Amino acid sequence: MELSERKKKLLRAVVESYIQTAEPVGSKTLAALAGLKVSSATIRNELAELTELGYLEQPHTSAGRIPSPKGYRLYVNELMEEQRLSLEETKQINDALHLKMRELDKVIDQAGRMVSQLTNYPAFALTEGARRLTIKRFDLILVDSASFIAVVMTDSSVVKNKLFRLPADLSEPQLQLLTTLLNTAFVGKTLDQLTPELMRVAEHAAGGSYGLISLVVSFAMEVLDDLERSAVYTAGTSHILDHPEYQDVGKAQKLMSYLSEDRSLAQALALPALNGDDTKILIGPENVADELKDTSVVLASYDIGDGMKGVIGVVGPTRMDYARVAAKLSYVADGLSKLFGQPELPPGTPEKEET
Amino acid sequence: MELSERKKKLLRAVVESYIQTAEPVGSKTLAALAGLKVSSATIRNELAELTELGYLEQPHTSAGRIPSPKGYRLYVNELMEEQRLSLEETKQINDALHLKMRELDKVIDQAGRMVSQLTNYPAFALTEGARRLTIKRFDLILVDSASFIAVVMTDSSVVKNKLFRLPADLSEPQLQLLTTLLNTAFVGKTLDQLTPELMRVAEHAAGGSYGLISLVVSFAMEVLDDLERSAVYTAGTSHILDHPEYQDVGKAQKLMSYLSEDRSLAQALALPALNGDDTKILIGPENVADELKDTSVVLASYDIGDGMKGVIGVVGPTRMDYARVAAKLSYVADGLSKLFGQPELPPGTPEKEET
DNA sequence: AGCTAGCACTCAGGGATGCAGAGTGCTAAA
DNA sequence: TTTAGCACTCTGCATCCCTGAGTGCTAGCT
Repeated sequence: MELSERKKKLLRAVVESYIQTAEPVGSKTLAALAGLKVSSATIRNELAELTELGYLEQPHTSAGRIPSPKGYRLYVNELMEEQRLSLEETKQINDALHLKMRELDKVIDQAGRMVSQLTNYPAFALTEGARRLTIKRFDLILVDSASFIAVVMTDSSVVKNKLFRLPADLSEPQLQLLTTLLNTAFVGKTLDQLTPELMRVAEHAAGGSYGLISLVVSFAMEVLDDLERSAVYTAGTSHILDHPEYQDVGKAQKLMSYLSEDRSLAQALALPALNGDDTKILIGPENVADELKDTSVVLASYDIGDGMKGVIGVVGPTRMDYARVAAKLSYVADGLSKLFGQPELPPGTPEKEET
Repeated sequence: MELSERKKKLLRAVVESYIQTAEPVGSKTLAALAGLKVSSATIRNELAELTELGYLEQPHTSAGRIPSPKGYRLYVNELMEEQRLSLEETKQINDALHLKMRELDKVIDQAGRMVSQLTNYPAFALTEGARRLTIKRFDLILVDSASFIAVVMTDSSVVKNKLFRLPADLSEPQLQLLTTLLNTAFVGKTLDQLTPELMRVAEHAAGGSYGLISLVVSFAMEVLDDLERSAVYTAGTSHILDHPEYQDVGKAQKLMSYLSEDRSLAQALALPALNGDDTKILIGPENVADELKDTSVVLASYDIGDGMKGVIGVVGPTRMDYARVAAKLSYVADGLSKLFGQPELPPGTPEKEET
């Protein structure tokens, strides 16, 4: 059954007022607020019906109404106006994306922080567990006679390095030899192709090199392992204290500690995000995880390349400013997709227009 | 004036009980607790004197006593027994130090997180603003015809990289040329020696290379700038909610947001840590920053090499388990110093004994 | 038929009151 | 110098009451 126009208008007014004030909304307030030219009595009748239908709730008999999850859902689906970001806001996001995003593997983390700062809610960012990666290249750089840095690059263009210090001396030619050896024997192999045998053979070919091959290859294996694992980054968890629904420290602490447990968060949120294409909103009990049953989550997915996706999102009370958050989040997600997919333009070149 | 043995014993019992329970301690409890064979009445007299002398405080007339900052100070200076870490604990710390510490510039951050997890208090780690750094080496690695990765290494052996995508094609020989050019023209220069003129000259020598030189050098400059700045990392701020003194959300929030403002934290804490050699404890009002006036801070400094130092520390209520925290913190700081100073041993080599 | 005014009713929140329990300070005796 | 005893103080908690906000319903109005 469709709701009457007036009911919709009313529901919208309730949601928006409650989002702002966190106080139950009464009929009198609504009479003034929603542009309806009817008395509070009429509104009371309508409210009673909306309550009956499950769109609104009453904390207690003599309080105003607050939206139920079902009410929020209707609001989000039909009533909410998409918010446009101001020029200033888009500029802020663009700048942050381009300035701060340097090392490829830090982008996700940074993006999470940014979103949290932007929305004043806790935020998280996660990547799908990646496909099988391989090492694309090794470089060994001599630092001084007793130490060198190994730089490995994966076929996904992530570069990682580690400093090794040795109990013995090492020369440039030796290092050259090792580098060639590494690059011929281990490039293009996935994690489980890097077997101990292979390492032993290479080690042998290298002659007396203090087990350096194994050292460097183990490092490479760690890197691959790390990157293939799906990673979760959370940021700004302390923002939940900003909201009156978490005045109760116990509640706040529960949510906070849940948010810092990366595993469960990833599990709970990766699934819903994968099928939905654009922004997705999960309201209260729509969340699978018990700990999130009275919070809402806004998700947006972005493309990492290789046909893979990541998810970036925000957690907050059900009384969340969905319009604002969704707008910012999807803008950031878009930005990320572009960042991963588009060439970086040399400075001075004019920015491309939106396609 | 020296306190009598009995008074000291009593003070110590008060501090330790209060640290555990967070409740004011009464004379009766103390009679049972402290091994003194006197009645509660006697203890009351002693407590009254200790209060008069400023070592104890009374929240209200009919409550037990809690230690004043002065009381904690005496406790920390004279009464506290140094706590020894269990074998298990040292092992845990060693493992974490060796496993997790990979990229040099992440060590500090990781150490902070570790300490927070270890102590269940918020922790932070910071480095002195570094001396003037220079670039030691550039590497450009071709990814595909339209993109490459620039790897720069500083003379402090930190390696950073960035992916560049180009609007035009690029060949291996071109990249070689650029690399050589970069390495001859910009290596060994400090940040302010990397002038626009220098870049223009090099750019010219490179011929039509789309301003790539400037791109890479700007990146290098960013890296230098970042590293020379003193950095602050905080971790585990949510732990403050664990403690009853922060049941009041307002208080908790204030402290949390202060802790996430990196600048002020660094300023407030760098100074006291620099002169003290080993562990340093700041109790309540001993802190300079107003926001920390009713918290305590435990600091330990570590050597980064180059004669430079860093500080790692923990923040908590004045009712903090100083003995435990100080022990762990100084163990971690020691570990860090070693990590920065000692050669990494190949696996299989037996660990060196302590010197 | 829908709207509105009016009124009785409900309930949370806040201040006042009273009580129990913990702990003190003091006095007088050992 | 220590101890037992007692009067006193103060918090925390429960109870009570009152106010104000907001409702639901009825009866009259358009």
